[in-house]
Amino acid sequence: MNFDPTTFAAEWTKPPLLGCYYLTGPTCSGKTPLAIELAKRLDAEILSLDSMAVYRGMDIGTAKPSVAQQQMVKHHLIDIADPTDSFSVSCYVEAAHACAEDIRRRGKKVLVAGGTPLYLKCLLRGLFIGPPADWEFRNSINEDLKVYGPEALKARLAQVDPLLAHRLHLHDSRRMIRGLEVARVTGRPLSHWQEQFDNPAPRKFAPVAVLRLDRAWLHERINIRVEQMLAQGLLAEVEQLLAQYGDLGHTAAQAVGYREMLQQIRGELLATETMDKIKAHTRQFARRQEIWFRGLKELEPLVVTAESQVDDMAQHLASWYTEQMETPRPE
RNA sequence: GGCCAGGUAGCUCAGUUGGUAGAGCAACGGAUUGAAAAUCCGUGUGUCGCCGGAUCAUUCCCGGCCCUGGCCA
Repeated sequence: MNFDPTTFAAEWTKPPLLGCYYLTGPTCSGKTPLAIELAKRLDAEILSLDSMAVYRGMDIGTAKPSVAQQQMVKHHLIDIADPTDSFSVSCYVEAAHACAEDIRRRGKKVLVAGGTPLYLKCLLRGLFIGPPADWEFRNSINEDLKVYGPEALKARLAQVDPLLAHRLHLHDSRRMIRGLEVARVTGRPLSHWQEQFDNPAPRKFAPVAVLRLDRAWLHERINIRVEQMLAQGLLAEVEQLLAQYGDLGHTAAQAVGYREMLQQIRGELLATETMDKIKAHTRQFARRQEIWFRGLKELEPLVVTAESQVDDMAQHLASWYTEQMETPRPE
């Protein structure tokens, strides 16, 4: 490919998505109903921030907003891909920017709501839109890894991107391979491209609230929701997807709930074990989400308890967002 | 009631021929920029059922008790 370093940064870098309201929180924290109430008050449409709700047909396991909910407020970036497609952060970020522009053109506000932390960070801080995944290259490096071991992979990365090689753990082969991929195509180390995404945007351009729940209570909510998903027919949904698409793509197939159901169908998991596995993996996902949220200093926590009412929270947040956007802060 | 087997981490269990204990899973902490609901790294959180005895020393040996499962009445 032709690579021109002078235009590269401009073309392959997406700036932060500013001028939107943001709402996030761990899975099962009650984002969906709150976002709907908020959107009504803010005259906004909802831009879904969810790596799995993008897939058509994956409804129950992703706790996608219902048809009725989507009729109350217009939702975007839901059902935009087939489960056989391989979606990615950059697909998402590109789509989100285009979508936000479209919503604004129609005179509406944008409420970005959902719980995929990597996507959130890339909207808030900008994204290096690097070269697309080259699976042939990745597979060949993986073959080398099996033969020569992780030290050789790390040494190879260190030659083109010493900084990244130093940062990554010896066994973090995925990121090492991506580092090689980027350096190969762009001629510059991935660590070079990533430097510019560490700074939070000023809050008045992108106020973001994060729901915070007591962990034990969150676990109870997760257990209840997973039981409901199974009762609502998650297994039948997965069987339907298999009948329709043959198999799921590697991205969709790793969604919690779907992965375990696929294992059960293949006979790798006993039906009696499936529910507990889904619960555990959902808890672990929630923990990793909260670790991301702790690290993103621009997030404003909103504590949610069993007594919290959606209307009150929506009222409170709506005025908070407006206040943040209207009051310039000297920082 | 009698005879067996067992009671060790949140769960399933291993173990110490006596020197106060470990695996898997779970949990918790962290990393994270084209797979991210993924992937990678780190951490043992414990009256070894209870009471007594022998011993320099016991979770381990001895006695009693409690609990669980099985078999026999």
